[in-house]
Amino acid sequence: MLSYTEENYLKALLMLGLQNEDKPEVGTNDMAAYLGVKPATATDMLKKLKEKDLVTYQKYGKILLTAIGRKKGIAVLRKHRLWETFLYEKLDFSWDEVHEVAEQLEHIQSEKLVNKLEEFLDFPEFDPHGDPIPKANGEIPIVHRILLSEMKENETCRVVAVKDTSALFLQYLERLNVTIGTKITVLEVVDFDGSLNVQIGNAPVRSVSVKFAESLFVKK
Amino acid sequence: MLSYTEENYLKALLMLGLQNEDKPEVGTNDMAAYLGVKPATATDMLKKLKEKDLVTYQKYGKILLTAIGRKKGIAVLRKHRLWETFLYEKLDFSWDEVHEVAEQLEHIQSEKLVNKLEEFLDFPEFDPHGDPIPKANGEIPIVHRILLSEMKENETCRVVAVKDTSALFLQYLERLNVTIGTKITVLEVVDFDGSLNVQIGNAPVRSVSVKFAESLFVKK
DNA sequence: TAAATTTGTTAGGTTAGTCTAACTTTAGTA
DNA sequence: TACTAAAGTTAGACTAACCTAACAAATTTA
Ligand SMILES: [Mn+2]
Ligand SMILES: [Mn+2]
Ligand SMILES: [Mn+2]
Ligand SMILES: [Mn+2]
Repeated sequence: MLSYTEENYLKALLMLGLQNEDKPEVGTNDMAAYLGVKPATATDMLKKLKEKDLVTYQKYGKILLTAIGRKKGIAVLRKHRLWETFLYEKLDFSWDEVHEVAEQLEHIQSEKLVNKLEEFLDFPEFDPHGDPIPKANGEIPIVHRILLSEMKENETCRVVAVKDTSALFLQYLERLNVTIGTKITVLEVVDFDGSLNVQIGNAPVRSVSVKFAESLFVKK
Repeated sequence: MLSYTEENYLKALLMLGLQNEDKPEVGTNDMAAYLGVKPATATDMLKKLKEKDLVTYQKYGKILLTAIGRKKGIAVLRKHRLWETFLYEKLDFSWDEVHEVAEQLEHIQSEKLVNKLEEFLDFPEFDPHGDPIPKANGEIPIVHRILLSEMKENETCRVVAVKDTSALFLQYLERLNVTIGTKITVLEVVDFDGSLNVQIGNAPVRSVSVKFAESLFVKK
């Protein structure tokens, strides 16, 4: 049985690994930063996780989840995203509110609960932020998506997910009427600062920053 | 902010207090037994709860929740019973399965969640075991009910709640087709051992033990 | 390649929650 | 009332998860 804390470390390792595509190795500092603890604390926990065969690593080396560690991490992520979907779909939470509560709910221990929940939600494929929900067998659907910042001039795309899930960004998106599925056309990429002139839905053309464009996942 | 553990102690104190009707005082040993810890541990925690003004007590004296402590305890109980109802009503859990999971869910921290959940469930008054669900304002509806063992010969009643919520008892009730609302007629009280000859619904007359009769709440 | 910077580890300490064993107080019984 | 049994407390110890400060290794950069 894993503790609440151990689960958080495994999920963190998984998430950080998923970010860097082909290189799922992660460093102590990244991990600590992600979890809001000090590097020393992360090192301690790493030793414990290694002892339990949940990660492989050696002093000053990179960290890699073992098959078991990865499986456990995925189970937590699955619960996280299912709960987010529940809160959003059934309890009228807004997409910037779900994360904090799901962060707690993801640790509830009950196979039956998570599977019944999934059924109750009608086997959703994506969470409110557009991220794929891992299946009961541990499979994470691969979604082909790119950042808005990677789009070229005169290309059109649809928003499929948010990379930054901070309340600040999500609330800003709401103000701009951007949700999953919104159509965006890139009219111009400004050389000076990389900002984009875009048309969002049918709204008047406007400019968005690089930071903005690097926080949205889209699909052509 | 209360820890998971502190919440469990407050709920335990509340529950034990509610059991003894007019005397809501509780002893260290009862508390420890209820929570599955040693008396020494309960004493330690008591000091902390006193420090935080959640209980009043002095060495070797009885324990009493303060107004604040009681309120916090009720909030946990409210969440517990709402979650049990959710699991039972929406996710098809059986009434002997809900408790264990609710024991974890009751600690999720989110005012909004509990109130939205209540709304989603259509403001239920009772949990799957027939126990009243505290209101958002902290009020616990008082339900007038007696034990089946207190019934006299030739009286008829309906089951309104279970006192013993162990899986063993609940599964036994299912086998006998007893649920909340089932009609029971006491035909005879056997002097020898206090057992009752009862008719449950339309089933053939059968005998139930004192232990059984003391585990069911009914209403005439 | 040597110095400077970044990254990661170790040592030692804290707090919450638990335990056992020994002790003290209170309550019940003779 | 005195004695015994039950109830409750204290002392000392342990583990998990965290920290700070000092140090060591690896990487970058000049
Ligand atoms: Mn978490
Ligand atoms: Mn999400
Ligand atoms: Mn609990
Ligand atoms: Mn219940």
